Amino acid sequence: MNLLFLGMTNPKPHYSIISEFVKKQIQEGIYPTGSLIPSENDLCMQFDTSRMTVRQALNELVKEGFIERKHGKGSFVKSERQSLGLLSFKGFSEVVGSADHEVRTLVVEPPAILPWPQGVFESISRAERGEYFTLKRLRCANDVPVMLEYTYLPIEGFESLLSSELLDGSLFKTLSVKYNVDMRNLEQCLRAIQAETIQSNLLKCPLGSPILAIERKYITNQAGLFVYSKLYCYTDHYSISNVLN
Amino acid sequence: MNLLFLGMTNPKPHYSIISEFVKKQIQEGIYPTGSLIPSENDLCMQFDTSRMTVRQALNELVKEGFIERKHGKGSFVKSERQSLGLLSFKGFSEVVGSADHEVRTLVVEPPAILPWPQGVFESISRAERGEYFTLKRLRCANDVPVMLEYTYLPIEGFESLLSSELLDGSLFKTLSVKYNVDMRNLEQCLRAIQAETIQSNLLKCPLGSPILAIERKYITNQAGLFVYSKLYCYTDHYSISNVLN
DNA sequence: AAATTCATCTTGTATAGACAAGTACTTGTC
DNA sequence: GACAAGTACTTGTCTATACAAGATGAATTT
Repeated sequence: MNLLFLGMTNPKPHYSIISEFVKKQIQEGIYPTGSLIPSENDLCMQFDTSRMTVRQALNELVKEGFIERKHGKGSFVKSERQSLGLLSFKGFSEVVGSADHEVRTLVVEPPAILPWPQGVFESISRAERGEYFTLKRLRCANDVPVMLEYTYLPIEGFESLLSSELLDGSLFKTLSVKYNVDMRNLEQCLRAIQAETIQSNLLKCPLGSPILAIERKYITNQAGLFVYSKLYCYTDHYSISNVLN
Repeated sequence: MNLLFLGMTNPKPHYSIISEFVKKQIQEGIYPTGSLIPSENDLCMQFDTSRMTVRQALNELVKEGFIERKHGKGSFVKSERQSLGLLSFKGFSEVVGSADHEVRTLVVEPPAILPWPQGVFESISRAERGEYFTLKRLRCANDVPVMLEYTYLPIEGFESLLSSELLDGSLFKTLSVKYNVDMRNLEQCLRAIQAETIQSNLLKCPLGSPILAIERKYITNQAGLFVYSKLYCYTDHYSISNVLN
């Protein structure tokens, strides 16, 4: 039997250890975007295991969107890890293939710990309470405000988030790298509503104009831990696009 | 070497043959929802192949959402095959766990072959032309109109669709079972707009009220074949919910 | 110089076994 | 009857190997 896994306090299967090992290296930038990761045989030798086990590990990473495999060439780090339910903006005047607009994120209020916002998530969840790490941000395309985003994460276990900056300004990346919390899937509710004062002010749209309201509940890989988002989008200048698999 | 696959005109790998065989049986109702499909060893014997090959076949079906596996028990047909980007309705007055509302689909106009609707899919595609199998349907929850749905499928190769009914009234199910066309993923664009006359009439909402407009482009397993949908949703009484993975 | 062949790398498919672990039922004991 | 042990089934993990097939570059031939 092989000795590499013996010393670990880990009851996890080998393929899982290998896939997490490689995943961590990708997240740390040791294998940058587009680069080649070690071949199956390399990993077999490195972990003293069989090829089927390594293949199972790599197939996990394919499922999670970290790598893609090319027959005869190797396994490559995916160019852009598609985050779950990622929304992007699409301008109406754009020609297909034109240069991307610049997306900028403004922090409306500094991150804070606040009680659960009663009444905001009427469609998705009614049973939450306690204190939440709260982000209020405004996303702009070419300096035009498009999306107002409120994000809520239960503070329990994440108290240290307030004391340091988010990695690349992304809460989800920080959760994944620092806390091993990954988003598994999400439930969302869509509505078209009329902009109220607060949305109309921040999105710079007329009061009462139709805006898109999205409530999201992210289910994580940690049982009982959910992240909530409420999004308001003004879609007259940029529509909201995404891809489902 | 085994003889079961030899006579076939099929250059496909064994696991793919097995998974399609089982998939077909599920679609035909031979293994109904929730039932147990044959064990890995059964399938090994039936196809005279090794267990790893059968496992690969079954894992494909897991990925596609047809079955789920339970350690120590067996593989079961999934209760409800989650179709890609499926939208459901959520009433505001409902208590969690209450009985579902009844969803009914009305055909606004009988299926017809029409030219590509210029200007409808401004956000997603501008380059289509030719004739399309066109469906215009209205989805109601508890007899309240919620979603107006236009669906477009290039008629080439699907001429026979007009001459027979859709399976369970579903275009996608018909495409999957009769034509082996499956939806791989989809791109969609969301906007909040004001209801115009036609939408306000059909959705029974005031002219100018905010409605949700969704443009969808479904990418299929057949290269170059796309299905398009345009959806208008009146979300004052029922919001639109879905799940992303 | 151009084309072909060859060697060698990669991932993809497949075999034939082994043991672990979860589940369900039977059997035996108290 | 209640409980424990055994057993027979399931899927999960893993080994060691083999050949197929795509990609790539070097060596050979034309």
